Formats: sequence, structure tokens, C-alpha cells
Amino acid sequence: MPPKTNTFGLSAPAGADGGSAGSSGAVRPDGAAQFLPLYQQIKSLLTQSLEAGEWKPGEVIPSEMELAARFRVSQGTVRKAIDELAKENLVVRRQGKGTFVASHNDEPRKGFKFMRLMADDGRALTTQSDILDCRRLRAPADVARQLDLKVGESVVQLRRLLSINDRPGVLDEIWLPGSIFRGLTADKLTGYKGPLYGLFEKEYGTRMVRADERLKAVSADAGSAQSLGVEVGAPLLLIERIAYTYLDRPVEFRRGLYVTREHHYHNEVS
Amino acid sequence: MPPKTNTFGLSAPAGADGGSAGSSGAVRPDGAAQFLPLYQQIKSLLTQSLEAGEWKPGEVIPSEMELAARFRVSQGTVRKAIDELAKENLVVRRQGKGTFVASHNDEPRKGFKFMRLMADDGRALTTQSDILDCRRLRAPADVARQLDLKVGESVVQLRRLLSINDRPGVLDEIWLPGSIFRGLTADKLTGYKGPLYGLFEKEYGTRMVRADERLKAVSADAGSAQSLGVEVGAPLLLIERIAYTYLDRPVEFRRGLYVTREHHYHNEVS
DNA sequence: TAGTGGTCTAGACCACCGT
DNA sequence: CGGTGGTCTAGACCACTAA
Repeated sequence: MPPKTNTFGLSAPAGADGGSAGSSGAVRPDGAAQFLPLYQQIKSLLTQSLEAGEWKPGEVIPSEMELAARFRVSQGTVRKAIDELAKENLVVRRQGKGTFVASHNDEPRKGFKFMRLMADDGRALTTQSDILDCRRLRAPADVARQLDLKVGESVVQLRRLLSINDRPGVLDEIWLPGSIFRGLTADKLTGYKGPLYGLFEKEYGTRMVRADERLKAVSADAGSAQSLGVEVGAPLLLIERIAYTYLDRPVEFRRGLYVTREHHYHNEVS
Repeated sequence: MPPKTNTFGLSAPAGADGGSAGSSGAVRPDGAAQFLPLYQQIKSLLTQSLEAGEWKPGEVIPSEMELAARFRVSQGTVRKAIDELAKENLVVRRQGKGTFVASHNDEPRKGFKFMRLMADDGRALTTQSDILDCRRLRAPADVARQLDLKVGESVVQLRRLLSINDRPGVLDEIWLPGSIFRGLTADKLTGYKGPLYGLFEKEYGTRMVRADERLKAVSADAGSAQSLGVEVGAPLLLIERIAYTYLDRPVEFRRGLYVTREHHYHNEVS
């Protein structure tokens, strides 16, 4: 039985011939070889489906057997693809139930942890978000560069104060692409309980999946000192973040000033 | 064929019976069930061998087939165990050659990256380490707690200045258990080129495998200001690190002050 | 050429979940 | 009970490496 190409551009390992396919992956009969292992191609296809919204956050994706049938590969190959997606927190497996698209709304304190601030004494911290500002502007050069936009394109600028245990803790300045976050207003933000990223994924179909952060120590200027209730010149932790959705598209640039008198940023390195 | 126990405390899935074993793993006939999947038990055994020094950093470990024979499991099961070790950077796989114990000495800029400081402009940075101090003392309470020692036990205190591109960049205070780092002196440290952790693993048989870090912004006091060439009160990034070797044993406590005028701490969060 | 890790398959049994 | 993910096996072919 000769190899055939299914509708997804994957080679079909010819039903029940006992398996084959080497590490360079499937070679398409049209000559455009994809020098990638099958499971990585499948991972890529699944990621595209996630990006396209075929399955939304919180929903089940098809079972491994179904996907294996759809892609004409064995269950083990699909499994390996999903394994990687699960390790990257794009998806959550639940034994006996299925595999679900990860969400910032369900299961608090599971999966992604973008907030890495912890109390020095280890106690839990309650947070409250106050929106100071929500404006639409034309992207300044630095923001445009971080968000992969052209200078002058529409962006949403958002400023907010995060209080920790009822004391000012973080002053954030958040930039979002205007084209994605169309109806975003201070009202919508204020009226929403739960994490910002939960709102973004629910109302604007954009799920934050990964982020790069840069940390520095800086001194408080007059404005931030007043907002945060510290003295001018007090040391603050500056965190710049670029957050990405599926397919490594940058969709948020954030600059935050953190009071670290009784808190710290935690990281595990290996 | 009844299950039998091999010399490693693993149940033997009875040679060529076609495979079985559920997700609760092997059950030992002596009644002391290990409710762990086989591959996790093997991962654990391999880690113990690494800790015991059966294979040293840079050396090859036995092939997957050999290990499968030793543990009386299939190659696939060994593979999954090694997969996890590789993902945790305990070993490095090299196709066609074998699997090697990871080392801080070989292949610079591969595997572990404990140094997460980067130049703001993205350029490479050259570092030079100057040992200021190397003393043996009795552990203060906080250090003892972090290193899991008793107060008053012998520890080595090490202070050093890390210069970045020929300018003072990091002032480190490093605490190590005296029982492990017996012959450590300033001379040995000064006479060694390469990363500190490379010396530790080579001369003292202790390999740093993982670390927890806590970051804060602080103000420079008189002493650190002078050492780092900044003004008193200047903002500095304080990083406290607990580094662990195999089996989660803490073996280093480090407190570092970082000048982040032209550099930043980089982190990827997901 | 022989040995290593890398990929893929097919089929089995298990634990968990809902009905 | 049937369906789901979780584990384990056995055997095949591939790509890379070194002798």
C-alpha cells in the first residue's frame, strides 16, 4: 500500500502495515518534505486548531483515539504530541474525563502562574485590582516594537493599581493591540472579578500562553511613589513583560513597579 | 509465571508475557506496594545512582537496552524515565553516542543556566570572578535553616565580586556546608577558571541541579555601594538562592546584590 | 558495520469517570 | 458498563556516530 496524503498534509502510515516512519518524519509525495517528526507536526496542527478557536478554553478536545483516526496515525503518536502541549500548559489532561483546553478562569492556582509574587512569610495574599486609566492611543515606538506593530497603530493603554492585602503593591502599565481588544473600556475591566487574563480570553478570544520577563531594580519617582505609598527614591522592582498567545504572537506589553518590602518575586531555575 | 522481585526492588513483569502493569505500578510481593509507575521507580533508581556517583558528570550512562535488561523492563519504560531526567537537565542525550551525565564543565552555555543576567542591549557579557573572602564559621540561624543544618555546624562563607565587562556587577555572599566542602580555600577558588559550580562538581563531587530564587529591590548600603561602585541608596536587585543537588538536598545558600543599570534578570514564565 | 538514541506502531491492561 | 487518559510491552525502521 503506497503512502497517501490525508487532508491535513500528513503522510498516512498506511493503515495496519505494522508501523514505520523515521525520525525525519513524514515525507509528502508532492516533494515538499516536512523534515519534522510526525508527533511534532500533529502538535503543530493541534496548536493551530487552538489558535483558530476550534476548541475554546475550558472545553474538551477530541479523545486521543479520535485524533489518531483524524490524522491517520497511531494513538501513541497523538499522545506524544498532547504530552508536549500538556507540559507547555496549553492543555490539561484529566484521567477518565478527557483533555481540556487550559483556561485562566477555571481551577484557580492551577496551570499557569504569571503572578510570581509571594509574601516573605509564606502567607497567602489577597489582591485587588483598581483600574486607574484605560485609553486608546497610537503606539509609541517602543511599544510598537514589543507588540510587533507599526508605529502609530491603535493600542489600548491600561494603568492599574494592584493592592495586596489592602496595601498598594504593584503599579502596572499595560499595552494591548487595539485591533484585538476593540470594545475594552475601564467599565468592562472594573466590572470583572477574577484575573485580567481570564477576561481577555473570555471576552476577546485571546489567551495568554507564555511570557518573557525582564527584571530590574529602580528608584521610585514622584508619581509612582505617591501611587504606591512609598518615599521618593525607594527601591522598586521593575518588571517588563511581553506576553504571547498561541504561535508566539505577542499580544501584551506590560511594565510593572513592585513594592518588595514584604514580598518577593519567586523563581525556580534549573 | 509469578511476579518476582529483582535486586532493585522492582517487580519483574515476567519476561515475554506480552506486557501488562497498570498505572499504579509494580506491586511488590512482600506487601510493601510502591504505588508508583515503573518508569518513575526507575527514574528514582537512576537518580540515586547519579547521587552515589556511579556515573560522574560528563560520563556516559549505560545504554537504554542495558538498563532495560538490568531493571527487567522494556526499553520504552527506561526511555520514559530517561526522558524525564533529560528534561530536568540531569542527563543529556546525544543521538548515536549515548546518554551522558550533565556537567557544568562541558559544553558551555548548554543545559543549566543559573546565570540569568543579560545585557539590556542583548550583547554578550564577559565575567570575571574575584574572591574577596573565604572563611569557615559556625552556621548562623538563618543559614542553618536554609541549608538544613543545625545552628553552629561548620559552614564555609565565601564572598566574591563578579565583574561584568570589567565593571563591578554582582556582590555575592555564598554559604556552603563545611562537611562537604572540606579543603575549600580562597587559593583553590582563585586558581580556577570557569564557573564556580564546575569547580564544586569536579573537586567536591557535588553537582548543583536546581535552585530556588527570591528577588527583591533594595537600596545599597555603604559597604555594598563601595564594592559595586554605585552611590549609597542606589537601587540594587537582591537575589537569594538556595541551590539543590540530587534528591533535593540543599547545598548552597547565596545572597547576591546585582547592579541592574545596564543589565536585567531574564525569565520565561509559562 | 554495529551500536546508540529517535520515532512510530499495535495491542494489552490499568485506574478513573460518568451513566 | 463503556469511554477516557495512563502505563507497559514488543518490535520495527530511521538517523547519527564511531570504528
